[in-house]
Amino acid sequence: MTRDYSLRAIEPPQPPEDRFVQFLKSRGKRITQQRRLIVEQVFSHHDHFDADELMDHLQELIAERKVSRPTVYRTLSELTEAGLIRKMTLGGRSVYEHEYGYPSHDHLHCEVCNKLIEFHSDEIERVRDSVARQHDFEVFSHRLFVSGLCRDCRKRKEQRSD
Amino acid sequence: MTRDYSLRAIEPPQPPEDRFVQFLKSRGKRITQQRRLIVEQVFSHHDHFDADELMDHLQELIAERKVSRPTVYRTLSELTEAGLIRKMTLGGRSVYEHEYGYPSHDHLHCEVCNKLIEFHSDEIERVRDSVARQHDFEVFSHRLFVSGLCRDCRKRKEQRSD
DNA sequence: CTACTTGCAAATCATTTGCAGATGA
DNA sequence: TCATCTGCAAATGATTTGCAAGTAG
Repeated sequence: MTRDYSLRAIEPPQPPEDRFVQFLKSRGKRITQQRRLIVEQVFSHHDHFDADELMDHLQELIAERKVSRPTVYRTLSELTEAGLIRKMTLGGRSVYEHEYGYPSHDHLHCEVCNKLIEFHSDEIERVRDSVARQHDFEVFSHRLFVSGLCRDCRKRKEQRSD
Repeated sequence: MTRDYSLRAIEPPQPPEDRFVQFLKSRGKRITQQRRLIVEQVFSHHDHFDADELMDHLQELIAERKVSRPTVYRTLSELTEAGLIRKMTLGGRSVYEHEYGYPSHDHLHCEVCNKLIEFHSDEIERVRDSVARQHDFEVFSHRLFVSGLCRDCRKRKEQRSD
């Protein structure tokens, strides 16, 4: 299987599938055919996805009754619990992205085409921690979403108004 | 009516109710009894709320059939469109806060008690704009959520483990 | 008047759950 | 073996919508 780790990816010490097996064992859960198929699909390429998109990729397996809708949801929860993926909410629906083997980052979200552009900023973490300290707040994590227009949609807009 | 504007509030040039009337007129919409009642309730105190909490406050009016559930939702959308309130998603449900007459800010969210602590940071905006510039991205707004433990919940946790 | 609004009941829609049969350890 | 899983169908729960009656301008 080819695995697409883009630019800023961290080479993980062990593949996500193994990590998941480890997680399942530690919880007395079983390594089933469907859990195997779902993790594999989820980590087959680095991208943001929602439950429906994932099911589109699994459509054949779903048609063959090898995997079902509830199991996809159940497994997404487990992957989230295991820290392999990260869940976020975008306009009412849940969107997931890889967390394991990928550095923490934030997003620029294009309101027109819905593209998500990732970026990382140490400075934001610094400011975040300093604010938290002022409030006696213990930080677990943060999420920064910047809404606006991506380069392409901006160009398209400018052309129209010229 | 007493209006609770806390510490960092900006005294708005005109009350939110008037702003709303202006907005409605500009759209050829009508100033109805229920829209009046809802804005008034929404701006009666500065706090984060969801549709259900708002309806709890309106329970008498709802019981008397002066306002209904769909109208509450419809009016929340209008208030959001009017820029008077801001909608965010917190664990699947929509949560609202005042936007008009209040400076832009971000949140520390306590995962235990769900408290939202507001803060403002120019520095974050600076970093945000600089990142956006690097990506040729036009910023409309941003949302920063810091998850963790608030002071009180932290103390409670420490006591338990002592 | 009459177009915009409302309340009601019913519809949506993503996600979750109960349960009987299937399966991994 | 037998507790954990799965697929199915049905439930959920917040939010939305169609429609006939109500009301603002």
